[in-house]
Amino acid sequence: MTTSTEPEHRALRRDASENRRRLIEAARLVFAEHGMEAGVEEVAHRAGVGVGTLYRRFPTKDALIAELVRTLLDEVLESARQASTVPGGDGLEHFLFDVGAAHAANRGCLARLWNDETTTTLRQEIRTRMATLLDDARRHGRIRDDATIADVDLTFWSLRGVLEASGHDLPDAWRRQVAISVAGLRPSAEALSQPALA
Amino acid sequence: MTTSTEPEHRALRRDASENRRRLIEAARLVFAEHGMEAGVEEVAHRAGVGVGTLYRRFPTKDALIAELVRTLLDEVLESARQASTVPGGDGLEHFLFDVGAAHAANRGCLARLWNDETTTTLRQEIRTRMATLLDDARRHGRIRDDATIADVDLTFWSLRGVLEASGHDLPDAWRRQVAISVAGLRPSAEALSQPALA
DNA sequence: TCTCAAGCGGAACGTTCACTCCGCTTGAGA
DNA sequence: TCTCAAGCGGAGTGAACGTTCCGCTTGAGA
Repeated sequence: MTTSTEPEHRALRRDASENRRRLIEAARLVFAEHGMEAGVEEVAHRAGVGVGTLYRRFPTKDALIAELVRTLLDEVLESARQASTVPGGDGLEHFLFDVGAAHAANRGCLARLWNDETTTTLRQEIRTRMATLLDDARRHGRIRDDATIADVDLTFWSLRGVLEASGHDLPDAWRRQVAISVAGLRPSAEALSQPALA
Repeated sequence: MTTSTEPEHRALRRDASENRRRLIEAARLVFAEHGMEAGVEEVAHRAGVGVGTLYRRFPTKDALIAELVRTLLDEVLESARQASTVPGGDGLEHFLFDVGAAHAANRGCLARLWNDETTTTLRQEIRTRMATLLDDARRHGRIRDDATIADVDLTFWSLRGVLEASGHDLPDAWRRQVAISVAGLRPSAEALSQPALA
């Protein structure tokens, strides 16, 4: 499921690969807490290593963030796969809540999620599966006819805003947001005053 | 409506106050285009002045951003006032679309909107009026009974995410987002799987 | 056990960027 | 018109931060 960024010329020494794992986890926590403007020194310190070690594994701070993005997108893709086994056209709803949970645990790198150049094919695969989930929901009458994949994008983007603004005070705010979006996209909801996006 | 940051010990010279106006407008445009990480030099250049002039009017870059925030909050408050004259319990919906438009024109400073320390009383007044709009909508059966002011916050926050992610390609994405949120909060929408926030 | 490629820490470096300083300019009151 | 407080531009300053470098350490294969 996880594709490593590291070329596989040679396996890492045991301590080195453990440090790599720690660095990624530390980056996830530090960026979630202080945003991506947190310094690399804090990430290294939280991982219990020096900055030199960080830079031995990741050529730039950007590459470290890209690894976080890749990990999150992997999770999203896996959620999409699992959602496609949900019966009754409810896969999309399950998917959106799963994505919300994944976003909440990785709120530090959300700003990079949808314009990262190194994960285009991964994102493409996610979109394909999203389209399938959307079709399934529509066929079962669980979502309005004019809903498009752009509305799923909107839900993702709105999640980012809610997660970055609500902070640690309201850890469940994103759930309510997803629930409102889902309710607004049901066929039973009133007609939308704004047309679907291209 | 607009409260100046400048102490009124002495009126500004005509050219100086014109430059001040230009600086604010330039900051709005530059930050909307490149985000708040854009340099002060670019703001000054766009305004047609040097950085020294910028710093004569605003003690720090932060103070300049705070001025943008204040301006936007002033707009929001004015929208809330106008919305309270809308009949039939539809003031809240009007308000949300107005706020969306104001956010769209000021997307550069949205990250600061809700944790700026210098505008607490202004925000408090907005919240009071939001509560009134919410009550009115509820009395007219235009919004679900369990909706709270926290749901209005969610709509604001989601707007930020949509505006920062959709960029200039999809200038109307925020309208669709507001429409979905409104539809999800109608009494006719299905019951929400997630309870209202505290 | 021995060897050494690989790994490590953290001081030092270079760049970026917010902010200051100062000599020149100018609007406006007398 | 004259004066000068106020305003102006932009080179210069200092701090923060991403990145590099190098001498020391260590896991693992022989």
